Amino acid sequence: MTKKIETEEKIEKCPVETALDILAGKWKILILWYLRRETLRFSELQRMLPKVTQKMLVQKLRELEKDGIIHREVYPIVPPKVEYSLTEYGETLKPILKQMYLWGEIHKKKLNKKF
Amino acid sequence: MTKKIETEEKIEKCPVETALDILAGKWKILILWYLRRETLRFSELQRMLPKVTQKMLVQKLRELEKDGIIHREVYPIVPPKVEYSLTEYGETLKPILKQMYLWGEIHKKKLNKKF
DNA sequence: CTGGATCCAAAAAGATACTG
DNA sequence: CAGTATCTTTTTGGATCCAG
Repeated sequence: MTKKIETEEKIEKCPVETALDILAGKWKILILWYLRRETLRFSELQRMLPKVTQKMLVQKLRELEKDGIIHREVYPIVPPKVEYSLTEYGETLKPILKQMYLWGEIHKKKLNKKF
Repeated sequence: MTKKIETEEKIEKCPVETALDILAGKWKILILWYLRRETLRFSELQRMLPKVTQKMLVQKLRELEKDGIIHREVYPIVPPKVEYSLTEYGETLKPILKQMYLWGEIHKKKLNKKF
């Protein structure tokens, strides 16, 4: 193996960076926001995020699934039905989402003045 | 009072998106984290963010300055000295930073298990 | 309906060298 | 010290076409 963990904790990451590892990427936070309290089908997410291309949406959902943040439930029916929801682990991100919402809510007007 | 919505409603952005407009980009949140309670020189930020290239650091600092989040103070001396600090507006982002820190702190170990 | 695969363009990020 | 300038690489976006 090419694993080099000799000086393991040498590069201790800032916790903020840890969170960013999960949340970085252009659409992830918004996806999680819409999933914060309801299970949604792929097509529903698409409608809620009209500016995200199908390819990107698929890609980001896969990444979130891989990180254990969301759950992907496939119903073996025709036509296909796939539902996405937050996992228990994903739920723990809600306070971050909430703070971003609160900030955006308060500062929306200030932003609008600039554009 | 008049509830103006109607035509503007469809352009109305989700507040989370508003926050993301400011914070998106790979390094902004981390930059703000390190500036959360101290004024830092450019070189100090560079040392704290060794993985960010100089170009990106300059670029993101400029964007944050343009958005009114941070203040850039230039001292006309030799050698040059430039200090960055949060503006009052930037201070309002602290709850978001804090939540990301808290989440990262708690889930760092879970993440480490995967890498 | 929920994608996967491919091709191409544009934007963001990274690496490196240089400067007042 | 605090950046620019230039070039290369990676990521993202968009447009199809295809399949179970």
